[in-house]
Amino acid sequence: MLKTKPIQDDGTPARIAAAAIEVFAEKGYDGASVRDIARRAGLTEGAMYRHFDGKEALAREIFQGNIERWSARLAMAATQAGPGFAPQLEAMVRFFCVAFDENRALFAFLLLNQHGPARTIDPQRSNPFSVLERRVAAAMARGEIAPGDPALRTAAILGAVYQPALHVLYYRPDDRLRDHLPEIAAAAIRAAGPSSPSR
Amino acid sequence: MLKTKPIQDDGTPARIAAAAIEVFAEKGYDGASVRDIARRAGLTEGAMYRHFDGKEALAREIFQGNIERWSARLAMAATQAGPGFAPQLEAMVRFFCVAFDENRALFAFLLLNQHGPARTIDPQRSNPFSVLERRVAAAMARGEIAPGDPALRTAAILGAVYQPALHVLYYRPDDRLRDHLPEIAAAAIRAAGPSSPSR
Amino acid sequence: MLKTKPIQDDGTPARIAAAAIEVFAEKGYDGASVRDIARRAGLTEGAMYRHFDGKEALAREIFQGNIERWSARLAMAATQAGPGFAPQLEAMVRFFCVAFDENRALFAFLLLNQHGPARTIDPQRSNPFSVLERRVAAAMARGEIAPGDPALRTAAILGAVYQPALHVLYYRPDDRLRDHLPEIAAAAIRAAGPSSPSR
Amino acid sequence: MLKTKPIQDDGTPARIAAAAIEVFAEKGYDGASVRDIARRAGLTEGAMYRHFDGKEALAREIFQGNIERWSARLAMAATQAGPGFAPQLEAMVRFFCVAFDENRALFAFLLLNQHGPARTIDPQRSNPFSVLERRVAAAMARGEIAPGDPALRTAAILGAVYQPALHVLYYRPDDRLRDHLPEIAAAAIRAAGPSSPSR
DNA sequence: TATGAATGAGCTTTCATTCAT
DNA sequence: AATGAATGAAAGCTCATTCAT
Repeated sequence: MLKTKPIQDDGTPARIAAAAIEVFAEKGYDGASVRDIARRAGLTEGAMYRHFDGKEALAREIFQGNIERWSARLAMAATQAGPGFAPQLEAMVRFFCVAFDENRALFAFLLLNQHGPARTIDPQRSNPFSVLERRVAAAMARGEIAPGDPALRTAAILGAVYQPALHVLYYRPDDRLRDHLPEIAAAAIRAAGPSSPSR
Repeated sequence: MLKTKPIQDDGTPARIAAAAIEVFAEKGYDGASVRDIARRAGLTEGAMYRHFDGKEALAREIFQGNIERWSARLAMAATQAGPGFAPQLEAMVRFFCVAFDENRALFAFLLLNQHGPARTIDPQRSNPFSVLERRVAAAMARGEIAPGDPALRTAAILGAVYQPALHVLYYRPDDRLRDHLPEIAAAAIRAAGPSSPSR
Repeated sequence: MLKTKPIQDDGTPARIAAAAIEVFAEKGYDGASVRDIARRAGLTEGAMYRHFDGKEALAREIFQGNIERWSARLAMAATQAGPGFAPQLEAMVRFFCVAFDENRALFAFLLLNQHGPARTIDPQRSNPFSVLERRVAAAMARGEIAPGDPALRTAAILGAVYQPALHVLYYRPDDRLRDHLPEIAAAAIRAAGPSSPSR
Repeated sequence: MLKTKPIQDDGTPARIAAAAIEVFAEKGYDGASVRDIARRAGLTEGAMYRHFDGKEALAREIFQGNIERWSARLAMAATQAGPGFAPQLEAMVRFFCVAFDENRALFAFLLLNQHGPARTIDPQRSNPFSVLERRVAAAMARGEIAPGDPALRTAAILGAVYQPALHVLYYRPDDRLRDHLPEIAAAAIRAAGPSSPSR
């Protein structure tokens, strides 16, 4: 087994990133202050600037890196699920649930935040929407799902996942999202519009 | 001599509310400054405080009033659609599209904002989620839609509407949401899980 | 009996003055806002400016008029008490008690306030200090009281009255100051330093 | 190499405190702005908030600490003066004069201010009034001074000190209060009402 | 006279950022 | 690397005052 240089999870930068994700998730980009983040990371405001170029750069960096990582994992989950769209989508929903349970603050920061880095990031680069959209478009072309607007269909499917996640985040804070996978996956797959209704 | 007091909505408070909705929608609660709102409303910061008790109260007031109004309209749309769940849901989605096209800033402020008044408002009071949830639960009880967790199902359905709306808001700013009603309504109804697939 | 034009106590200016005295007494000149005063007077801020030229002028006017009125009454009380200093002082203390019980807010505003009009008013004009000082100096010259610095002696005497008044104002709000006249008058007279100790 | 940490009182907090005392004394609590204080302390408004929690907390802190220090010194002065009330009081008046000459702004802030922290401070805790009152009550009980209301007697005595101090503060700014000690002490002692008049 | 909206300056406080140590 | 003091701008809000009605 290959032993790659481990992505260290315990250095100061990682602590800052973890703290920032939590605070950004809780209060939003604008509601989070550098002081909040520094406190949660256990250092002073001034020390932050040794590690990052400022609040905006910090948020962008964290967003960028993680959205790419998640996009890659999402794509891999779909690929490993085989050729059919339904199992691919099911695998992707499973990934979202696992990712949520791993780090719900990161989930909220990456996927549920309206204002903040999500709005200034290059939408061309790989992100969960584009990962799913490609497969939706392909499935539509193959006639596996009902024809329509691929981007809107993608949005509907993601909404059927994100909104339940948001519900769990705020109203069932002790639940794992994974426990609701069947409900969520079923809704997402139905929203996709499979031509032969799940047999 | 009769001095008619015109029932017009362009008094200062209404202008402030309209400006606030726009700025809150664009920048989020924390990103919006009172100065921003005042400028857009065409008056000075100080003048704002004659009409509202402060930024938080302003946001809450606008949120509360409009969410109730929209909830009432949403409920009425469902009621007028008749007894079956599918037509009810279709009418509700139609309402969301109309409401979006009427005032997309308000739509964003009320339904797409994470941080801000939405999080401090009494969740017991009438809101779009509860309006839909009641009907979802009833339809489940009647066997009209697949059994499951009513709240999560409701969230999934709303997500299948909100997320496409968000997509249109940011990526197709010139589209009316109403033009995508068929796509969105179909996805929402499918997400609900009708027992006899809409033939 | 002569019927002079009565000093109306119920017009709007009088209501404003009464309100201003109360608020100035409670919060001090700087702590009192025009809005506070207007509210207590039962009108709006704008209306105030029909009757007075502004906050500072209002305070000065009220201060000036009342300090003169009180000084005159104080002087008259002393004069009517006869030639000896002790009975004069006793009468003056009695006046202070009566005046306090009549309107303790006015007492506080005129005599106990540090910052506000007291500091910008012409100290040459008649005021309780000068009224008393004149009699203290005369009594010293006549050998009725111990020799010393007339101004400081006057200050000491007034302090022996004002400080108990302050104590009653804050810590015994239900007492009349008049009920403590014997205690206060005795202390004031002793502070004056009568050559033949109160027989 | 020994780096002595000098016990000096000219660090930033002390400079802020000194500036605040001066400004509070001159303008009163409400008339003093944080900007005034910051300017006099030689820094910007924002920097103040690293050292204190806000205007009110700053005033309270300064008030609390100094009133306790002065109360302790006052009590010690009385104690060291021996058993009789008259010498005790004389020592206390001497303390007031010395304290005034040391820092007349502090004297004004602590003892002559009506509005500000003095009114929100716990009156149970040690303060000059209570320090003196205890000794007045004891002297009354021993028959050393005329019977009466201890609190009002205390107020009268303090008034016979504070009011002359106020006079010097405003009208004889170049005098030391100590130079008037004989006059003030004599008046205070007489105000106390010694049974055997100081012969 | 009185109202209530409006202004512009000022208030207390927090922010992101810098810098000497 | 980290601290903590400092800055300057901006935040939310209140102030005394003016003015059209």
